[in-house]
Amino acid sequence: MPANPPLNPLLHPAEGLTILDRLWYIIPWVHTCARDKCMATKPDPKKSRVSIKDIARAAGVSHSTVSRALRNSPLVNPETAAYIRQLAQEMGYIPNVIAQSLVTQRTYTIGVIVTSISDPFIDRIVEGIEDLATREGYSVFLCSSHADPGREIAVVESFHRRRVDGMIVIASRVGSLYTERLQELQVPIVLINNQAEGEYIYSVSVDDESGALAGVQHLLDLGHRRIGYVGCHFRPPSNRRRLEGYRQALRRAGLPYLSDLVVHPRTFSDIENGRQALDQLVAAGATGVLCYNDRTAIGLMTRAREQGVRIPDDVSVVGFDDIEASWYVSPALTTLRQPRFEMGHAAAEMLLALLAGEEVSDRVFPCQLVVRESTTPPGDRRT
Amino acid sequence: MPANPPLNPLLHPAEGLTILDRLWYIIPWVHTCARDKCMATKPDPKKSRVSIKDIARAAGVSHSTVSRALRNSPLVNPETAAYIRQLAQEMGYIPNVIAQSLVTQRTYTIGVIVTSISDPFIDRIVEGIEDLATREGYSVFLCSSHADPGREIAVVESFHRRRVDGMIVIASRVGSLYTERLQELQVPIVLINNQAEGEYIYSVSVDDESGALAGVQHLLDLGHRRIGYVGCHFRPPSNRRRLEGYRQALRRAGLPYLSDLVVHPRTFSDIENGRQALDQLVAAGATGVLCYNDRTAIGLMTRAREQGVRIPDDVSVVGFDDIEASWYVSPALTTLRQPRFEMGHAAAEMLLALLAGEEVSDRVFPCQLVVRESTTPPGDRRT
DNA sequence: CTGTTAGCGCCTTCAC
DNA sequence: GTGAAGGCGCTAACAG
Repeated sequence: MPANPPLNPLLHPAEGLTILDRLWYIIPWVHTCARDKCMATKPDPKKSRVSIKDIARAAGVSHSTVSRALRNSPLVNPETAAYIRQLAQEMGYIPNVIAQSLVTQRTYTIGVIVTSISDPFIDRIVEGIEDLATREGYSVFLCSSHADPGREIAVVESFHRRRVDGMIVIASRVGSLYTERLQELQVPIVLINNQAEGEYIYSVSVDDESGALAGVQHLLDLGHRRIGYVGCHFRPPSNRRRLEGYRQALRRAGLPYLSDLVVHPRTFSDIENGRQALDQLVAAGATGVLCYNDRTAIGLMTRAREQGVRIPDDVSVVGFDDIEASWYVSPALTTLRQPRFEMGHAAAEMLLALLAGEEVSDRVFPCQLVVRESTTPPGDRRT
Repeated sequence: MPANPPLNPLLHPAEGLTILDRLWYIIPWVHTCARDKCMATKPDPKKSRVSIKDIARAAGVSHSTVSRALRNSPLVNPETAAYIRQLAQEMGYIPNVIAQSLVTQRTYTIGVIVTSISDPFIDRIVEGIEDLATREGYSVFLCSSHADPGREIAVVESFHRRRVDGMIVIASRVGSLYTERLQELQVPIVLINNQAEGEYIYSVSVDDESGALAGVQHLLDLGHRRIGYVGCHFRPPSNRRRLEGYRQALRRAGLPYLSDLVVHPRTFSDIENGRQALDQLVAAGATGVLCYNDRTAIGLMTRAREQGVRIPDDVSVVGFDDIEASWYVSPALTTLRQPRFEMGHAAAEMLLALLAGEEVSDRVFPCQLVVRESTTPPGDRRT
């Protein structure tokens, strides 16, 4: 990691006349003459992609001059530079990033590893990463691990072969084990919501504990006294922290921790877990429930509908994440919002800072209580 | 596009002992001695990444022999090959795909352009693409265009600079205009659910018309006679086809086409469009509605809830797409399922076939009616 | 079977 | 200001 990072050529392409280039789809014939010229200059039919050398030949200069001109080097005559740039433009030259990468040793790519792209929680994070990365001239490789640690490290190696400048792993199953290997990898890795045990240096996460605490506090404020928690057994660290927030809230309120009110279904589907939790919680007399995440809450709600348990009249429900669906299910879900897009942004920011040789420190985002329709004061139906 | 494509080195890495390698996170010290050896051989502290030459030096052979051995060429003595592979393994050699790409002129990457990653419709398609691509040793670049044609072509160029082997564009806004440029680009592009006017050669799409027809037919079968349609003005081609399916169904049933029953709200949010459509449709006396997509239907349902319009008692609703949320909203949504994962798969398959120099033809997928709770026979409340 | 020689397309000293 | 030369890491003829 160089202390003084080079300019990203993808951000500062400097070919000139790019506005025209962007309009090819409106006036596709603008380049016709230029293409003919190119063909005349270089009649090889197989390899018609124009390189820096072709331009050099056409311009009657050396390829190094072309190289310089194209990257706006001050060490070249402004006039020849302009001519070269125009020529490049006309000939339809498109720089070969592969070749650039080989010599500069930077690819301006980052690898992003997710458990699943179609997870409504993750997609916004990816969007945040992609947004910042693109803006900074980086491209992102996306690969899913399907929550399999073996896959995860296989992907890391695959990214490594591609010489990505850095990686971001969402909900990593390997997590802190990267630390040991990091120096060997020589590639910075930032973790978002790490789901493996242990601490990891570069990470972005959400404040699970105070989030859960705020959720339970909300139920307490409404007057609930028998509050349940539906956990997630396959995301141990965040589940532990959310459970801790739950306990903390009860403790503060002087309420006992009742194990009947805490359930950890064993399926690997959030929705199914929610569905399975309902009956036990109702039996235990819960009037309010904090769920590990929105999908769990939604699953619980679908089951409630089938069972004739009314939400929120019979039991109030609080989710976690604030996925899009949470506000258009019926009743709309009260939840703890994770600023996912911002978290993606932050992770990308941290990675780029790392690449620029800067010091970085972990970021923990607070979550925000969003009150909707799924929570009300407890009814007196139970008597 | 070579007629006889080379083997993908990412799929056939052939370093041997990969099982051990995959276990580094369990026993991270296994490579220690090898690393020491490497260090001893090449004490340069800055550039400690081992290359093919380092291995050659360590093994006492030429780098081309190493290259051959590493790619399982039969032109090398099995014993030395084994030795070299082991050495590579021990020294922690990781092939440089960038360098490989430069010489082979293939990057084994594909670029995927989406309108938005967090669109629940799109994410499954991306998943399908990624699944097949990964399996075939390709990596995927993901970039979003935010439905902006200018962005879309900018991304195409950016991918072009990176020398992706091919691209897939979901819901393209440029569409058939690629055709003209395609020969210049020299990179195959496959379109999924093209949303620009005009025909395009390589495309994967869903049969909008018969889908919509089936949806309306379902309502007709239930006994509905006043059936509305909520369209989408910013996806003209598919909207036109779905509308055509709607008309077709009415025509077959001998029902007139009533413009009061067809509404195209002008916002750019599916959900908001659904919300805005409700009042007019109710005023027009619709008892059943086909919506452009599930989010539109869900928006319409949220508005109905607010207005006291009961679904499905007062009006039956049919969506399109079958996004995850459609089955856990209340009432669960009757919809036309698009096989999104398979469509992503098909697009990737088509692209790889193109890269292998094979002939391909368009694919159109049928959609499947999924009946849930949002549709029932019309009540007689209206009298 | 193996080593030598050329590049792939580009950037970068180093001379002129 | 500009060109010549070397090299990034690897593959692919071509000779031995």
